Amino acid sequence: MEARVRLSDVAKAAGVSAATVSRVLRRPELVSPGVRERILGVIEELGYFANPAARALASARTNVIGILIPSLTNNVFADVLRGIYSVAQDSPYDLQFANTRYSNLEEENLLRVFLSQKPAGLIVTGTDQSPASRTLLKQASCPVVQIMETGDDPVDMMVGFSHVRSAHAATAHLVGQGYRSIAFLGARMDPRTRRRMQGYSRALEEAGLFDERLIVTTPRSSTVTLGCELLGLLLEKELNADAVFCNNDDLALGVLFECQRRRIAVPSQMGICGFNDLEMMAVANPPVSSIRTFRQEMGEQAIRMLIDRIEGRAVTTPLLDLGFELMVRQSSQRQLPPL
Amino acid sequence: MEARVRLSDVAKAAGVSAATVSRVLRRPELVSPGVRERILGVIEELGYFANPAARALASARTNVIGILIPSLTNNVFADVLRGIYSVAQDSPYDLQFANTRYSNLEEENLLRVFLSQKPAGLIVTGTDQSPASRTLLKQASCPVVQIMETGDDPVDMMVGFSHVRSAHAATAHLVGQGYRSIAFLGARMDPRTRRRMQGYSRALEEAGLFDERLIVTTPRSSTVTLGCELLGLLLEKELNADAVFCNNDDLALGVLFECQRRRIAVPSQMGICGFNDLEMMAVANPPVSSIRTFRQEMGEQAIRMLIDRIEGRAVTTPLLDLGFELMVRQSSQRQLPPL
DNA sequence: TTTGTGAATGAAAGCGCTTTCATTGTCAAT
DNA sequence: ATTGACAATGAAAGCGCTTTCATTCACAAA
Repeated sequence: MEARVRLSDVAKAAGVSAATVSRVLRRPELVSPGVRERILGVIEELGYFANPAARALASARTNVIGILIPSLTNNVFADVLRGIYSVAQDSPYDLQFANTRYSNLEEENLLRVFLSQKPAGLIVTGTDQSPASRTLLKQASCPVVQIMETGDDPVDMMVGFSHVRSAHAATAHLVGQGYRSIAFLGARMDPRTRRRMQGYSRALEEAGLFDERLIVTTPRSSTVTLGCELLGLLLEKELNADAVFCNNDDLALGVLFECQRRRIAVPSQMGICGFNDLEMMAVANPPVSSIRTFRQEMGEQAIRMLIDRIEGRAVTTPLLDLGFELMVRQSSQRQLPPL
Repeated sequence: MEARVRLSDVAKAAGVSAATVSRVLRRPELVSPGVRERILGVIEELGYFANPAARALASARTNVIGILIPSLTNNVFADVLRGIYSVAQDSPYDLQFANTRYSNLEEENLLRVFLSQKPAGLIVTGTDQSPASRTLLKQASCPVVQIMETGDDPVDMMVGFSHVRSAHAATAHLVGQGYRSIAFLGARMDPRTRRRMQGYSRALEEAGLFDERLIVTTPRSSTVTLGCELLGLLLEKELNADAVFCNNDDLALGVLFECQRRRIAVPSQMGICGFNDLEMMAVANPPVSSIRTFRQEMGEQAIRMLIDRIEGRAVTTPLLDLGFELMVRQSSQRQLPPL
């Protein structure tokens, strides 16, 4: 192991002081062009890499952007992460993820850990932080973006969409198709799932069709298999459900599979609408209706806003609603039954 | 903003020197129980958090474990990450991910960045690093685990399974079921996909059934929709394919959907076998055969081995083959056609 | 009592950078 | 020529820890 090249080695080799080398790296405009080029040459030649710890310690800040998401395995967050990544890749910032596992307490702890590092910025999920977390975020000396939801009380910046409105739209669509006994299937009842349930409930109340027995939920996290099971539970209740709005597409696909197995015709005997519009929904048989959400774009926008703020640029829209799109497909287009 | 609590603040409040506080944190056995308890109390009371930058700078090492994976959005890696997480959560180590995007060049760059931080350990994907990366890893002053594959020439430690053997088993199974024109569908031809293709080819050659025209691949990354398309491409070739082995389950599900649409009976007219055994495969109609791989366990083992090594414990099996399991389901169990 | 030993603690020197402040040199304005 | 302003650079003081080395003290052995 050869010793690491330090800033002072570069300085010595270039015949300048350490301060000047540091300036070349941090504020190159402060160094005369000739010296700057020479130093850059030496850096290249020696293969110098700044020690991030020393840098962070001396400057009392890092180039770390912390990201708190509830789950790594959920497709939704994977897409968001991809968006974040694609933008951050070309920036000088390092991303650091942490997984709150849908726990406000873990979130709070992780937040403290992150903040203790003086991150350049922070991305957190949702609006349902614990009061302590919220205070921490408010007092944070770095910009913060909340993602996945909209709301009128951002900690700092926010980008997402309305779960209530999108679920309302999906449910209203089912009502419009003539379904009368529309169930809600929900897994892992996180705040966003709850809001979707709210949108569902509101739409049915407006149509005079609400019946709480039609709501089937579980704290387990959602899978296709779970969709099959939840449909089974629903059918056991013998409420003559003729449609289901699923909290997400995994469940919706499971419902579709289970309907096939039980010879329940989709969409005539059972309408199905999912949530998130995973790519597979469009190629299932029949294709499954869903609410399209802009997950990757959400990630991209979040990190862009953050970087703009970090670098002192004005953020024109600190509260960004990306909306949603109802993708109507065969699974929810009922051929109206004969009277 | 209240000033951060420093080690020296704790020391002052506890009436001891900074060195002693540091010892309580790093090597508590060196401090007498009474003093230790008192200091821990003060730490708790003041809400002291060590500054990781200062710590790293002073000790010339970090508690960061770097993880290099090719993709964040792939289910497979998501499962591996979950495994890694579940173990690391209760350890003092911080995880830091980076995404190589299936590029050896990016991997090399990221490796340099990681190594410049003197990580406590490193997890990298696969065995196909560039020669330069391999050299970097060999010279690394920290333990390294390669995941996702087995091989006889590990950089340091390795945990995974044989893609060749598992694909061979899947293909041999299809042969055994009486299929005679077995296609291979592959997307994003990364090294592991290639090895699966090798296993497929070998099995068919052994059976005297190999025909390279039956191989349909694309550099695009795999989706269910792509499975539909690839099946379309295969059928256009009019080779009377009667089975497909898919590089992964996304493709396999797409093939199933496309068969349904084209009224191709599965498994009688078309056998299907996927790879990875995502949970949804078991509940599709018909259930789809697949190769089960132990992704989460792979992550768990990888980080365990790493931590054991970091902490100086002997690793009994530095080259761990987790194997695989052929999950035979209806999609590949042909009712043999009449003669 | 004296001595040696080891456990417990403190003093102080960095770790490799950044940044403030001081210094020097250059050039336009007077 | 003199002054002032500003650009370019260097000296040096930390940033908040860890760790080496020295010191103190208690206690067992002689």
